[in-house]
Amino acid sequence: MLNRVTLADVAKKANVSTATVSRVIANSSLISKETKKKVQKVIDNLNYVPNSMAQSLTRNSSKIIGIVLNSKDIDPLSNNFFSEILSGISDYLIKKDYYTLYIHCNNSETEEEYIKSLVGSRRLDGLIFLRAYDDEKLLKYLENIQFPFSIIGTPNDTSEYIWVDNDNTKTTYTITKKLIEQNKKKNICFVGGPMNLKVTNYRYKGYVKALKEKNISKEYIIESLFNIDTAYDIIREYLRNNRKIDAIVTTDDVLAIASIKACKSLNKRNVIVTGFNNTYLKKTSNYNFTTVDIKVKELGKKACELLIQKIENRLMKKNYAIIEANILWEE
Amino acid sequence: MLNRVTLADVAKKANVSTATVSRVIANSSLISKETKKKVQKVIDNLNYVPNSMAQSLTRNSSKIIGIVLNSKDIDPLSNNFFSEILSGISDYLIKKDYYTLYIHCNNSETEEEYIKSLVGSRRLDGLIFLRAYDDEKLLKYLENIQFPFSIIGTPNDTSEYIWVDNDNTKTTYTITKKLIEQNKKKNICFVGGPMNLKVTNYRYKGYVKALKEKNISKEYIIESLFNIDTAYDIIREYLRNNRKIDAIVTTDDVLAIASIKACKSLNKRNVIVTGFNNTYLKKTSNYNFTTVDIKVKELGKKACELLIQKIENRLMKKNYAIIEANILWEE
DNA sequence: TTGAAAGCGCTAACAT
DNA sequence: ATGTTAGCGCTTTCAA
Repeated sequence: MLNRVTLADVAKKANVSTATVSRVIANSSLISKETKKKVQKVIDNLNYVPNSMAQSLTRNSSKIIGIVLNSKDIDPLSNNFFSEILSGISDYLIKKDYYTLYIHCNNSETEEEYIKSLVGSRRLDGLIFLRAYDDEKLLKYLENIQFPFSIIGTPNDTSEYIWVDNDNTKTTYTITKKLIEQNKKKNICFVGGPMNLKVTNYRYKGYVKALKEKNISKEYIIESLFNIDTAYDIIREYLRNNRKIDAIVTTDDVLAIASIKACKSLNKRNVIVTGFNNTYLKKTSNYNFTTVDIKVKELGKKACELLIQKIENRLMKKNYAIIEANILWEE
Repeated sequence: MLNRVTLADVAKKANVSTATVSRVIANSSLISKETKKKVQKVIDNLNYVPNSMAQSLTRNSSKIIGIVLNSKDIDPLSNNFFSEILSGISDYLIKKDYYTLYIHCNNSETEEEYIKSLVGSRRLDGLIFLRAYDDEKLLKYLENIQFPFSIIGTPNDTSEYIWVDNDNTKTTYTITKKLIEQNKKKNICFVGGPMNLKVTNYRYKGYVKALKEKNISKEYIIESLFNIDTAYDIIREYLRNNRKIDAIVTTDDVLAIASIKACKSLNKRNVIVTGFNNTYLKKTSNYNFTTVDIKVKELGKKACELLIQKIENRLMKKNYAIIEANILWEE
């Protein structure tokens, strides 16, 4: 391979010491303008690029951030989220001169060990966990050895870790409230994804809060998988048995689309359906309905920002961030 | 941070030289069983993990492979491809003890320089380019400095570079031929994505080949964006003006779905439509049609395999691989 | 402002 | 089979 130019080569050619060259590439202030210029010229001429491995070794920092994905993040349903967040993260890291290491270990049994050894090997300066990461043991371990990481999602222990999320309860609350106040709906159905997902629960809470506030006691609740056919069947059946329902608040566009289709098939014309996540599915469908832009890129960016502040010891008291979601009202 | 154990610490505690410890972690053969066991015990006790930066420096290899994505790969349409290929690549690399660096530079003007400096910094052992990468200058540069890389897609210069792709022409040929032979179709329309995409052209060629072979002279060709609404409008209009069309071969499921919808709206019942790429969109739709599993994971895996062979100087004469696509026949 | 030199943690050639 | 030692390419302390 070409280009085996080292710092020593530059030093020799420029008639200075290696320390001086090092100072030039580090943009040190204790160096004269002329020397700097002279050395820079040689660097350019020789096409010198510092060996990052040597730098990492002496600086004890790799400038690499690992993004930990679990299989849920990779399934087709999350694709949109997945690629957007990765690109949000990467965009920010590039600007800050960091690199993005993609970490996905198929085998969840070995994942913990894999990450531990990765951290132990000093290959990484920090980690970002996607979604509320469920391996509490690993998080505790990292916290214990004081290895910097941030979480996208709300962790169980919100005070200890660095994390970034939307206020999902608030968003669903706002949507539900509007259905009641402005659209005069009274029989509102909540269609959520699996209840073992935290995010489903947060969104459910917002729905409940709005009902409570407006003294509506009747709750209609459907739990479904994020599969359009399954959702359609469940919702349709439910609607057949609960004819009074006049609005449907869902936790994802795929559920909203299933709901709309179910309503159509039952000839229920005046049911208002709302979605969530502003997905590609919605964009490619012909249906118009209220949905929520959860600002995926922002989530990724902020998670990086806090993490890097932590790494560089600039983190202030506040170790979390709430990203304001944007409700895209329809009608 | 805890765990600052070094190889020297292990050596001291085990009463051996650093070389011996190094041999143990490298699993060298010239070491006795007992010493190995003894040293391993100390390693486990002290929880020693080798410093990868020091290793990289001495071995002159980072064990990191960079995956270069361009914006096309990241847009929502390609999500499925994108996340699948990334996971296919990562799965394979993990097994081979390599790491996956995600490289996406939003700014295409600086991308070339970014990658050059990345390569110059010795941070990477190799690169994988997604889709036929169009920066020929960069590829030439890398080839010139003998930096290992592989391409997913068919490059202009198929003999020089390492690459992996499906035989798209063959697949469309097979599909079109079957429509003619078995389904007795004679007026077959080709609906392709943008013609500036190589893949569109390859697939088009297969369509043409089948027609030629069967002495069908009439070609019907539609070029469309991968947007379901746009495609629908274009296709519907075209079908209205070409009423004889009795089959539609497309280059993507989104075009197939648009075609099916267009046929429905025109009450054309007997038109057979085929898709491509076996996308999430198809899986979540209720339409049944022939599509093609292009074996995305296989593509990623093979690209890694060839690349690593190259890196480790084990590459034989054949520098490319054709991954057999799987046509998922419907009916 | 600059240079000399020690050292980061490891590998590998050479010696035993 | 094991140890000694000279690097790998850089940063940084200390001295000038």
